Amino acid sequence: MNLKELAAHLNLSPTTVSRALNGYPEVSEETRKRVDEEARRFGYRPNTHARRLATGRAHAIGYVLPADKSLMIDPLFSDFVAGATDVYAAHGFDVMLHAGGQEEETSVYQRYAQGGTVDGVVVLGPRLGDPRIDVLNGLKIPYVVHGRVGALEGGYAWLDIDNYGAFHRATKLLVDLGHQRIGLINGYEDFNYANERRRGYEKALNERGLKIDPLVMSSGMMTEENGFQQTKRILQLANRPTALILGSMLLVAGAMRAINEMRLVIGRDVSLIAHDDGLAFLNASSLVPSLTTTSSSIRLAGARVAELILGIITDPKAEQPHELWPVDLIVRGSTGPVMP
Amino acid sequence: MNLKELAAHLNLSPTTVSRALNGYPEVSEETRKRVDEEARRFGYRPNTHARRLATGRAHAIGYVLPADKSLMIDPLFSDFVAGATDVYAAHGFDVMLHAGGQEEETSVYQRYAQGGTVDGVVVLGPRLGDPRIDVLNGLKIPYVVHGRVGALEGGYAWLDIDNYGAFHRATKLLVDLGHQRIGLINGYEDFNYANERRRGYEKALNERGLKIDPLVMSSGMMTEENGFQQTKRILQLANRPTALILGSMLLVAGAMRAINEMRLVIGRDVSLIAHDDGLAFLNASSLVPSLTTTSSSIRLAGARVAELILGIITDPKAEQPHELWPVDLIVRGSTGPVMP
DNA sequence: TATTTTTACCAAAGCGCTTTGAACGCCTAA
DNA sequence: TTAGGCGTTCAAAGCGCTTTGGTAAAAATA
Repeated sequence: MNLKELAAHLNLSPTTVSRALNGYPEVSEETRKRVDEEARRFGYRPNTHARRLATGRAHAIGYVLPADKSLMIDPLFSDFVAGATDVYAAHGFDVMLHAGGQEEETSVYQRYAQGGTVDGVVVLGPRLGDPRIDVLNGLKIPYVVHGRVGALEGGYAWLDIDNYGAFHRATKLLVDLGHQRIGLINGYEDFNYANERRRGYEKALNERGLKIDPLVMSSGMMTEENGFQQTKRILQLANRPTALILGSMLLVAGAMRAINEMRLVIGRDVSLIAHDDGLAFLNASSLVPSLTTTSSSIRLAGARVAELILGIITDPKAEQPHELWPVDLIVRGSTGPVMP
Repeated sequence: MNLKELAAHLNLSPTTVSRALNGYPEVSEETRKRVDEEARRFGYRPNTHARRLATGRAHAIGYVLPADKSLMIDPLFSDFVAGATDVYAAHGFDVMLHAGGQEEETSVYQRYAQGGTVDGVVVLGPRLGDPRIDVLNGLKIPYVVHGRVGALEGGYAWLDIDNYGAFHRATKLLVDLGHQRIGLINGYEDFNYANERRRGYEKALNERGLKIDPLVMSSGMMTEENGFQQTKRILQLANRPTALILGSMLLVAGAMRAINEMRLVIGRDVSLIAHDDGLAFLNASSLVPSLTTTSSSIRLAGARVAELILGIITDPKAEQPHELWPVDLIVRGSTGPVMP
């Protein structure tokens, strides 16, 4: 059933029915009620594409996951977009997804933008000096970056968590507990978030007069295996670090495995702090010992990013949003004073 | 730039330009070349919605993740859809995503179908007697189920892996190694895949004349924590099982933690087999000892499901696809003969 | 050379909606 | 009594494409 048929059935013009359904004022209450009822009764739903063509709005937001084959598809992503779904549904927006694949990432944006497929896009996993910013600016399509692109903080809308501050505080906590040699197992540092984290970590070491030693640092994949390998490597160094900071819960399982294998005790022989995105399948507080974390819900971030992009679309002239979320440092059992 | 403008620029009618661009035969080679070139030069992209309205095809497939709040958003999903992306891109299809959220799952399908938003949907995580089948049949929209809905194997298109056979073989392997008491840590058994797995496991036990003991079985969340809890519970039973089968790699990290904590040795004191969906962040072969698994790439399944739904859309009268993929049993270091 | 077929193009209709501009009836103010 | 205003409704245009049903010109056939 389409608008015309519904209108015919109601002895009304398509104009009036359309207006009634879309809440315009120039329809009598009585008519509106009648229209609403019959529309519901027939299960009428306006054709998405007709509406989109007529209004010029796609009522859709595009999400493009990095195509980089060297990286796994991010298991955080589903949580990120899950947070956004309700926001979009409430506004009648759809989510368009393109995950990995052969196609050039930037050309996906072009398809989306120039074909009018989406009204805006969300940029995930920004790198330092990410070329997508320029591409999107050229396309003149609204977008929000989850994270930031290196030092550049203006000129584009973003929501980020305070990765720098989080790892700065985490490192300071360890130093205050007496740790002098602290390892860092980080994500790929051409991702801005990982870069920020390293800088926060280094800053804290500098402030406390501790040396930065590349030997106890690593930058790589957020996998169990890499967590295991790097933990083992670092803890086997001659001058063994007494604490480790990890960029993700995904690394933790591997790290714990390595530590167990070396017959060390977490919280005593080696303190552990990891960043926790709030994923359900890997819970920091239920580990033994429970894990000290820098915590920030990626789900909530997803929801907020959705609100931001909708805001930009609704009012393009409004001030560009820049949100830097503080990150909780939750101290649990995996951190302790250094043993004499 | 739109079709009309491009046509005007070329001194051609929109008709001809449209045909040239879409590869229809009634255009001279020379004209086609000219059109292609200019279209590229101006970066012309046909308006998605206009095309969709005119053709009546949405050129989009809908993916709806279960809204069930008790379940975490599936970290497997991104891999599943990542596999599909290339297939869709090659056919000019988009992916529409709705993940979790407040909205009734079935009502999302209604929106998608009745509004013509998508041409077909993929059903994820089917339960026993899943109501979505009826809803989708009522909506008369093409769909493919990833998995099956209980015993029902006809009347809908599906692609499934042989969960029953996989766990049957895995259990037999353990029995053949001498294990008499084998634990099962399963996913929620109202999901069909988990149900099948339990049945395969029980079948093998029955065949070998071993007792099925609910005490050494569990059905629940696929999380590290649950893996830890259940492993601990089961291995602390008076008559301790000598082997464990796990429904997911996500459970493995927890299981290994529990086993380590109990000072048992994997492959000697307790054999371990887990199902591996091929997720990059949790690699079975790199664990120590390497893990014996039932393996099936969820990414490949995602790609194939994409092909199937496109096939159905292209030719609705073709025979309904039913694909049951065999599952590899990869024997590695975590399984060994039972110790005397 | 006359006729049919083929080739290459075009005008116009239509997809299902929104929106502009106009009309109609009724009420109020002058 | 008439002009203006307001509340409701409608006809028609338009969004940007595809597709149907043509028509000329060129090529093939008789």
